[in-house]
Amino acid sequence: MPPVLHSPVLEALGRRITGGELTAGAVLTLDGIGAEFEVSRTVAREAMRLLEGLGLVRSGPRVGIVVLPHDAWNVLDPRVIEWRLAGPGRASQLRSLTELRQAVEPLAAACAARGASAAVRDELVATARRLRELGEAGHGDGEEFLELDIRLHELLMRSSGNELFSALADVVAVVISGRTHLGLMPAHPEPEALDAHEAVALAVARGDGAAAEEAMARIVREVRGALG
Amino acid sequence: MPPVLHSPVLEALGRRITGGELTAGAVLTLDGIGAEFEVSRTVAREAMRLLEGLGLVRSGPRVGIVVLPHDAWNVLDPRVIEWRLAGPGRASQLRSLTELRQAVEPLAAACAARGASAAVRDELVATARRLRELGEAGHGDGEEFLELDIRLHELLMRSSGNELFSALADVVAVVISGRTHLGLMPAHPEPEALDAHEAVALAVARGDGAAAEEAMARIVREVRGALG
DNA sequence: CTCAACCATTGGTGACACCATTGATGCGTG
DNA sequence: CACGCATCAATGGTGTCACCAATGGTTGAG
Repeated sequence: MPPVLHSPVLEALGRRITGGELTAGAVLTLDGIGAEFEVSRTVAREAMRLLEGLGLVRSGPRVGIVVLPHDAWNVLDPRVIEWRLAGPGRASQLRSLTELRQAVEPLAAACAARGASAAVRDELVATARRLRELGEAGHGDGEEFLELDIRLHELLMRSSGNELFSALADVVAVVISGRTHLGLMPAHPEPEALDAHEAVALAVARGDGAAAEEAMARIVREVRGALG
Repeated sequence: MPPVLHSPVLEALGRRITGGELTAGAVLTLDGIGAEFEVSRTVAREAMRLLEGLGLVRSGPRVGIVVLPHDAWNVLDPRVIEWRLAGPGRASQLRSLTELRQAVEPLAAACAARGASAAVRDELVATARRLRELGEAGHGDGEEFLELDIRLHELLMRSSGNELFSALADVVAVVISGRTHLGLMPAHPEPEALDAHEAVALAVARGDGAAAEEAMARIVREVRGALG
């Protein structure tokens, strides 16, 4: 457990910028940050460096710390994604992320069908089965359903054999989690969705990449449709 | 112009870790870094924070700065990608990245067919045409071909209307660039590839998303095949 | 073998020197 | 009086140092 002590400053400023409270062109100063958060210039500087690394700000002598326009941001960084999902504009963010899922997850599933270990294949089928049980029992909006849903997608991404897909597993988890916590999940999921989840698990289990890809495409298409 | 780089330390350590010279579990100390690069503890700490933000290391009191295993890295960060492409293992990195392209670019092309501006549509077809000319003239491995190829893919990604795809445009540019600079491009590109590039440009120009997606899929599949 | 004291190493602070940039001041000229 | 140019001081990031607090591995004692 990281003592997560270093910088609540980073969190606060990050959310403030990604949330639009601080718009592009706004300037900060180290002293101002230090004064507001009651920290020394050193930690203000460190937080600023982190923000700079995320592409949120840029600093120069005499000019201060300038907030950058959103197209300079590292929008693929998990922290930025989380901040943006927490602030206003989370709807558009969710749409963008789902579009990314639409692109990546089917291929990841196909890869997983080739590369997954026996243990993973078993867990996938078991997870999909339990998911169906919970869904048909009307717990599609529950905590356990959520966890298993995340687990299934995470297993698929991480078994794809592609580290870039693995890295996107966190993103997918955040998206799924955000979707239910925002109350967008029905207690009784579409039977189609449950079928598709089971289909992808079974397809991966028997090594059928094409079927896995197709089933996963159905899942994400359904999700995308639910967002409007 | 970024005020030079106050931290060549970041570059050096980043490459050393991503290149495998410093393996997971290795420990560094601030004083050690400061001594090697002749900088103060403060800037060593800043560089360390950046590295921590990239998921390359983790630091704690008394334990030092510990290098993390590669599955904790922020592999989607442009800096990490660049470092890994420069070091050993660039072949596997290229494969992973191409797989990501395979997932993203077709969908991005489909989106671009819906959202691109008139100016972009024009530039796309012009670029594809010039690409064909150069390719048929045997300059498929030349600098101008490379630039136009990057330009075409970048235009498509950035016109997709999805900021996440836009952010991946840099990655695609790096991959394409790396491929030719590693001498993997033939002077006479496959006619199929030229056809596909022109097809995707024309499809986007006339707003045919499905055709654009299919043509782009052909392009990336061909690239993937060329990598073995 | 267990536990407590030790101490190395990071985390954090404040003060200081340095330097580039910028905006204002001031001088000269028409 | 107005305009332009050069000089200068204020500002704010960059880097260094010395210092103290917290912490957790190490080691030595019981």
